[in-house]
Amino acid sequence: MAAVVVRNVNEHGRVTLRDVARAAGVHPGTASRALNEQTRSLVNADTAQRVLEVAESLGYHPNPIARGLKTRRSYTIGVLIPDILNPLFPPIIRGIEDRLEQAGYTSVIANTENDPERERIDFRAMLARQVDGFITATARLDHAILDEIVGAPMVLVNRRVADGSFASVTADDRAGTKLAVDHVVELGHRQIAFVGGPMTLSTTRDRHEAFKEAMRKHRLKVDRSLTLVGDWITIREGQRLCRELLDSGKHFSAIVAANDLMALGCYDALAERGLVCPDDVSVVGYNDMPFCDHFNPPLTTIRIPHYEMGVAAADLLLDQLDERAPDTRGRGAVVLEPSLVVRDSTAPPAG
Amino acid sequence: MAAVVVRNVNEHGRVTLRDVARAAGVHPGTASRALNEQTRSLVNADTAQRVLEVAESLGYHPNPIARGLKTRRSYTIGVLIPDILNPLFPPIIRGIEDRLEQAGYTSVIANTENDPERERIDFRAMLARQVDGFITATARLDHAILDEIVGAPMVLVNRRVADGSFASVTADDRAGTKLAVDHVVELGHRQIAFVGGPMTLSTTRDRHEAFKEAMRKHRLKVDRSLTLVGDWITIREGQRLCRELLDSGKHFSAIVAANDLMALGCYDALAERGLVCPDDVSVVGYNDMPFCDHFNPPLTTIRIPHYEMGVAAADLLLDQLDERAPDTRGRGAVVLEPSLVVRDSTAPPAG
DNA sequence: CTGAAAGCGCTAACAT
DNA sequence: ATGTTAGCGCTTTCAG
Repeated sequence: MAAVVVRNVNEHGRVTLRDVARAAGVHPGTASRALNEQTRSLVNADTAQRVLEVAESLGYHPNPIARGLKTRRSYTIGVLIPDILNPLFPPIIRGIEDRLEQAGYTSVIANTENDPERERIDFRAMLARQVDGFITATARLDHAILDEIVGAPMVLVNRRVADGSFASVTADDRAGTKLAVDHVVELGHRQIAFVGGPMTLSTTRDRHEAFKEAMRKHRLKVDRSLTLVGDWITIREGQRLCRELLDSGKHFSAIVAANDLMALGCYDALAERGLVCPDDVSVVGYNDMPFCDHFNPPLTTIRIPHYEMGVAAADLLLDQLDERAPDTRGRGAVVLEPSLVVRDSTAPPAG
Repeated sequence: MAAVVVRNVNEHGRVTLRDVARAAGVHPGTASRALNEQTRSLVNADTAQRVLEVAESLGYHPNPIARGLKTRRSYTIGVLIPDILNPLFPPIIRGIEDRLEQAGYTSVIANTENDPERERIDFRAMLARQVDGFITATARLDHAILDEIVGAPMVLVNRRVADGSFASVTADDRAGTKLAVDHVVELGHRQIAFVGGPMTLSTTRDRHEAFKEAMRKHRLKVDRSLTLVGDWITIREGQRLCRELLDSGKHFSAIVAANDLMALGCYDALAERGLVCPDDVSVVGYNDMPFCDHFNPPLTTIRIPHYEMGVAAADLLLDQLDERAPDTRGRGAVVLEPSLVVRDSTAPPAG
C-alpha cells in the first residue's frame, strides 16, 4: 500500500527501457526480453511479470523509432493515394487501415496529387522512414516509382501493371465497362459516346478498350469523335470532354464515362447547354463512389467493392511481409467482380 | 573520365553517412556537418563541396529515423481526422499538407473514425513515433486526448475547446448559423426545424445555440420537438432525425441542418415520405463540402473556407514549433468568416 | 576547420 | 535465465 512508486525516470521526462530496467532491478536486455511478446519465454516468469508491472506503473511506452533503427522494421505501411479529394479512395483506405491494424501495422497515408514528382518524393520519404511496405493506388503505367523499388514489398490497388510484376487488386474493368455498354444498349441507345481518362492509367485504358470492344460486339459503330480520352479523371476534365462531344455536332444519346467524377462533369456540360439527363442524354459512371446516389440525377454506375479492395490489398501485402513466403512478389492478382447499379441517369433514348 | 566510382557502400546495400565519409576521405562527423545546411559553414568550403558530390554520386539519403533518435525531431506532424469519409476534410488536409510541406515537414494522417479510443491509440502511436506536433480535427469537448498532451505542440482545426487552452482555427459557427436562419426567414419561412449534431462537438453545439438565438432574434418560436440533436453528424443520423421531425406531427417548412451530411439525410427522409425539396420543405446545410453543388437538389449551405483553414492551422502549428516563440500555445484562435451559398434546396414556403 | 568519442533507445548475439 | 557488449545511423560536444 504505502510503497512509494519508484521514480527512476531519466531527466528528460521520457520513460525509457533503462528506467524500467533500473526500477525493476534487472538489466535492460532482460527488460527488453520481458517486454517483448516473442522473447518473453526466455525470461523467468516472475521476473517478466515484475518488469511488466513496473513498466505499466511507470507509464513506459517503447520508442518504435529506436526499435526500428535496430530491427529494420517499423511496422508501418506507406499508402500512396493519387487524389484524396476523390471519394473513391477513402473507403479503400478504410479497408486497408482496418486490415493492417488487425495485423499490428500502422498505415501512413500520402496524397500524391497525381503528380509523378510528388509521388516520387513521398515514396522516398516513406522509404527513408523505414516503412515496411507500400500500397499504392497511384501507379501509372509508366510508373515513375515502380522501377525504383527494388526490394520493398508493394501492392497496387485499383491499378495494375501490364507485366504482372506487382501484386495488385483490381475490379474487372473490362467486365464492368461491358456492363455499362450492355445497359445503355438494352435501353435502346445506339449512338453512344465515351468520355475516357488518360491512357497512362491501367483502369482508364482498360475501360477505353473494353468500351470499343463492347460496341463492336453489339455491331455498333465506334465513332472516333465520340470516343474521347482526357488527361485527368476529374469533374472539369469530364466537363471539357463532354463540351467537345457537344461541339462535334455528331449525335449521341448516351455517354459512358470512365469514372464517376467525369460523369459529373458531363452533367455540368449538359446543363450548360440546357440539356437534361437522362431525358436528352443518358450518362453512366464508373466506381459507384460515395454520394453517387445523391447526385442530380442519381447516377447509374458500375459498382466496385471499395472497402473489400482495400482489405484485399492489405492481405496481399501482409503475405509479402510474411517471411515464410519470401518471394510472393507479383504472385497475387486479385480481381473482383463489378456490378451494375441502375439509378436515374439512364433512360431509353428520346423519341 | 576513367575514374572508377568509389563503391564504398556497406554490405546492406543502403548508403550510410559512414560510406559517404569514407568515400570522401573524411570523418563521419565532418560529413554530417557538410551535409547539414545549418552546420555547413563550420566546414571548409572545398571539403563540403566534395562531400556533397560524393553523397550525390553514391545516392546517399539520410535516414531521418536515426537523425530523429538523436535530435528528438522528426519533422513529421500528426494529423488526426475524425472521419475521412466526410468530404469536408480532404480539402483541409490538402491545405495542411501544402503549407507544412513548404516548411519542410511531412504530415501523417490518421483516421480516428470518431472513436475516442482509437483517437487515443493513434495519438499515442504518433507521439511514440516522435511527431513534432499535432493538428487535430477530432477534438470533442470532453477531449479524451487533449489532457494527455502535456508538451506537444497542437492546434485544433474546425473545433475548439472552451477554455482556449489550445490554438485553433475555426469558422464562425454562430455567424454562419445566423446566415442560414436569416436566409430561410427572408424566404418567408416561420416554422423552422433544426437537425443538429452532438453537444460534445464544439461546432455542432455552437450551431445549435446560434440557431436558437437567431430564431429568438426573429421572434420565432423554438419548438423543442423541432429542434433535434443527434449523436453523429452522418447521413444516416440526419435521416433518422428528419424522420423524427416528420413523425412529430408538428408542421415545419424548412430545416436548418448542422452539416451537409445531415442535410443529405434529410433529403432521404423527405423522399421516403414522398416530400420534395424545396417545394414541400427547404433544407440548408453547413460546410459547403465538395459535391454540394451536385446534389439533388443542389444544396443551399454555409460555406467555410476549407483549404484556408488547413493552411491557417499549419501556420499556427509552425508558430508553436518555432523555438523563438516558446509559449504560444493557446494564443492563436483564428476565426474565419463563413458565407451563404444559395442553391436549389431552399425556396419560399408553399402556399 | 576536422577528428574522436559518446550516445539517442533499443535489440541481439554472445557469454555466463 | 540473465548480464555484457556491441551497434543500428546519425549528431554533437569536446579536443586538437
